[in-house]
Amino acid sequence: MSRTDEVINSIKRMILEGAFRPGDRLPVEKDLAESLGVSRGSLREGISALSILGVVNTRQGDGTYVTDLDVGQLLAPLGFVVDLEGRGDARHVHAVRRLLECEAARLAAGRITDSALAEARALLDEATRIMSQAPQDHERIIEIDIQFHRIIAAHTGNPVLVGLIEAFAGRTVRGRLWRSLHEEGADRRTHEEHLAIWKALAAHDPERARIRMANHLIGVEESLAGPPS
Amino acid sequence: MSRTDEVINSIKRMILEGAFRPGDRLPVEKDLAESLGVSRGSLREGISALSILGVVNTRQGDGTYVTDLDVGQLLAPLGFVVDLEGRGDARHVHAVRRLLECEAARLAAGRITDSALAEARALLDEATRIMSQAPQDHERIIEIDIQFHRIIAAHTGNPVLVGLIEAFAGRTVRGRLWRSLHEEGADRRTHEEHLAIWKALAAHDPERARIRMANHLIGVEESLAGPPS
DNA sequence: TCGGCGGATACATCTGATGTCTTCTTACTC
DNA sequence: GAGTAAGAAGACATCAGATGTATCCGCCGA
Repeated sequence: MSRTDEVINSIKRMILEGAFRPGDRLPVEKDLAESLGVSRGSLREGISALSILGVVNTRQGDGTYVTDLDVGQLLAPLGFVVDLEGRGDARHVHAVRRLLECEAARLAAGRITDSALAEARALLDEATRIMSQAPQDHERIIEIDIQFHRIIAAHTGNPVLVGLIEAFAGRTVRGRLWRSLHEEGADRRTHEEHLAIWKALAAHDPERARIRMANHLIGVEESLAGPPS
Repeated sequence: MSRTDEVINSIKRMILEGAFRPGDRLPVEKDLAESLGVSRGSLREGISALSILGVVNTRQGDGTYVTDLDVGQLLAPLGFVVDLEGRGDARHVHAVRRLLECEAARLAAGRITDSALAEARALLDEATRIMSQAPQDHERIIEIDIQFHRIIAAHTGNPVLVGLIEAFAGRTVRGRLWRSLHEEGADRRTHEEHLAIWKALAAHDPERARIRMANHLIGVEESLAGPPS
């Protein structure tokens, strides 16, 4: 195992064992390198990797800190995997996304708050307005779509699920998806499906919310796969 | 954005755009550093991070190669997140694991091959033998458990799902889980649940397989949470 | 034809120096 | 006495060069 790997595993282990807690500041490079028995260069390679993974966060002139180890942040590197896998055939990625989001809808139906429902409703109403205008702000429509799904995920009560959904239905994926289905009526159909999901959530009906979400995502997948034969 | 981040994003982009393909060898450090306008040290920090993420693979004396970008390998860093999240309250992690594995069982029921069924059966038979012996080889029981679930995942036909399951139900999680539930009859009950799953798979009955798997994992979760109140 | 031996190449690691940013202290001004 | 700005100190960022070590490959002899 390389020195760099040793650095990474040592720091990971120390975090897992509680030697470093979220928000803690790591020893300065010189000291940490010395205590691990490696040069500053090797230490920096390890720190760099941990920084990419979202485990630590370095600030020039200040120091290196353990992040709050938020699941969403730690799952962010997944985005690259999703992008990579979704380059050609995105079916597998979308199958997983559908699984995750359907469960999210089911869970959210039982826990979503009135204020979150109102917030989601406001988004959908804004989409209604935009679609009645002549030059449609498509980017804003995409943004509303992301926000709507994000509100649902946020009310599942499961942060791990939230992180995964964010990675699997994040900006890159969604953007590419939407731009690829500029077909006639896609915006309007999607909007109506969102309304159906909202109604199920407002009724706090888990099974109905799950089915509405499944129907919505299957529609998206079919648009992606091409016109039905 | 730091030089290191630039290096990482540049290489990621080149891979996404197809400039580097799986198995390709990257230019030597000196040349690549020069073409990206950074020093060798900064380049190495970036390469190191990509190596941790499973995107590239460096071999001393030879060169740096793009990996085959296998989903399982790219999802491996997730293991740390799962470990971290599962330290205290593992409920959320297990809820996601249950979701993933239930879907895997459902999918596998329709696609699993006879040889895979035979392989799974052989594992279960071995477990039967072990449990009838006096000094039970508990480690082997754990190993069989992992293999059994892995066979199911492998026959979903969805590599992304396989990778996620591997991360969420991998060695570390399972090991800790099993060692924590040394309660009376846990081995035997788990074994019988495995048999029920196997029967549903052999019957190629998706819904039954899903339910059997759900039942199995709920049992595991309850053992973990402590005796039912 | 086969096998061992170097040489060339490439990554691994270390060391030291310099640049740049943040923070804290300190002194000055009002 | 309070507020502010300059400066000093500390810490990461980056670079450059040198040395160590593993791998590959061609050469040469048996």
